[in-house]
Amino acid sequence: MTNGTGGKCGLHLVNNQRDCQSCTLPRKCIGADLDQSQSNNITNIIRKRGPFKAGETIFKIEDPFRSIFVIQSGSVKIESSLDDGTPLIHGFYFGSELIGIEAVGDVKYQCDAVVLDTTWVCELPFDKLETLCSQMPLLQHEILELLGKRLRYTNRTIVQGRYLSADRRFLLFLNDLYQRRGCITKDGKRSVLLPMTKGDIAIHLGLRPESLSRALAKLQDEGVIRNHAREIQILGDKRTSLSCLWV
Amino acid sequence: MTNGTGGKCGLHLVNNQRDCQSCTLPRKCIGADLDQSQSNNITNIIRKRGPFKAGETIFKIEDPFRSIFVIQSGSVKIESSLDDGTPLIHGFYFGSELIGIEAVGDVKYQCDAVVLDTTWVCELPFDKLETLCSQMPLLQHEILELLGKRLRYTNRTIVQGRYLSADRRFLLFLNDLYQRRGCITKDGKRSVLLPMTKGDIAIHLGLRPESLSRALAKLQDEGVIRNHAREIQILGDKRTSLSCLWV
DNA sequence: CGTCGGCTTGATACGGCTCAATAGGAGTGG
DNA sequence: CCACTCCTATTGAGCCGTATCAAGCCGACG
Repeated sequence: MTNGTGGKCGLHLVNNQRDCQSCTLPRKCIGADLDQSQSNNITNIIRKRGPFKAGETIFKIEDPFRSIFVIQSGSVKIESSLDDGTPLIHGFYFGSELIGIEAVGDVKYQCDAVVLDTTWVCELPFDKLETLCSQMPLLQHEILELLGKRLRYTNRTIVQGRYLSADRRFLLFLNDLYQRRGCITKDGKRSVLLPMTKGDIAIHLGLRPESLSRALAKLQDEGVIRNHAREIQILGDKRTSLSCLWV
Repeated sequence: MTNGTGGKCGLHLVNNQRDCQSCTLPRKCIGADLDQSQSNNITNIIRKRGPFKAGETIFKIEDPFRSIFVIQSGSVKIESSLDDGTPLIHGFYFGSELIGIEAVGDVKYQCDAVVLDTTWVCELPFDKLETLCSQMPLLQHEILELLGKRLRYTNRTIVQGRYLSADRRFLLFLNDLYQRRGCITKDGKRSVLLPMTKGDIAIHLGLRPESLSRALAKLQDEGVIRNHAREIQILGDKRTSLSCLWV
């Protein structure tokens, strides 16, 4: 709740071509199923905020929970820490994705939302959203669906990762990332640009940076990926490298 | 959806004395804040099912998602498996707790709900519950709260556990279990009766049964717990053994 | 009685952690 | 422009904890 200029914005900004079926997180924005007048009701309660710059927070631990946010552009990491100070990174979120819903039903946020790139968000005051939900069953259904999906997403990624070795754990992460923000380079290589540091990835995967670095080196040796500074290319055919993880 | 005889039941069956504040899972049943007529609306859509016996399933992977369930008595483990067959146990749930909400917003369940004890549940058809939510903002709020809480609970337990050694990971689990179904023995010892096997606990904690067994032996040697067959006693004072984990 | 599943114990191997050193890049200031 | 610092990333050597493989114990149950 630090930054932000006033203003209104539509919620359907990020309208990419990828199909939503295969995505592990909702790409579709809130309210896509609603008609025009209902959609206007939502537009009336939201407020665009930004730009947040790298390192700034959209919300912080102990801030009172009042809103959820749809990221319009940029990228955000959700982090907290254990009692002993061990940092935890719960996830990374990008354009069209939702942050803050982990706090639904609580009085305060339990995580920091730290911006990685210059980021714009739309703020949705949750009490007003709840009121709208009462009036619009479709919207209510959508919010319940979003919460359920997030529940499954965190469950799957975290639980599953626990049983994998460092390199396969990274591949699982990379696959998810590729589906959410992967692109094809001019020469036809599947590629992911990393907005976060490798150290952040390591923390998120429950590894030491050294271990992740070694895993990356190993995967590159095996010809599965190409490990540039902030870009990972996915080599090898799907069958051998990633499809085993495409649940 | 295997078993079950018809019938109606109230939702407020399990009414224990413990305060709900400190609990990591909702002990309060659905509808506690509602007045009598509203409460009746819920009573009209629920159906008591049981008894399920050990090994039976309340719902199975790929079953169409239609209902969530409040456990009235007994205990249930929620499990699935990875592609390679590695078993996963997402959690254990007991009287007054809710299962099936991980599937909200999906067309089918992704887990099996396997009964450990003889178990009775109340089935809540979710479409009807959603309709009621549209009419009763308090109920809608409660459901959203439950989903949010479950999201935080799974996040906390799993993420946190990842950074702990086998013995501390077990202590975290034991602490949670004690808060949810612990009791004090006649001679004043804090105690937890385990409805699940140690093997199940190991899987849930992401350990091998051998490793868990060694961790238990170690904790008993240190005087932190007493490890009986199906009963764990918590020795030592809170400060040294568990309070460090009481987040 | 014998069998089987749950649980425990032992010996060994391996993967990731720890500590330590080095290299590269971005940003800063002279 | 270079010198300097800070941060990120990598690599090496050794250690520790958990997995693995194997065997034995115990209680439940036919």
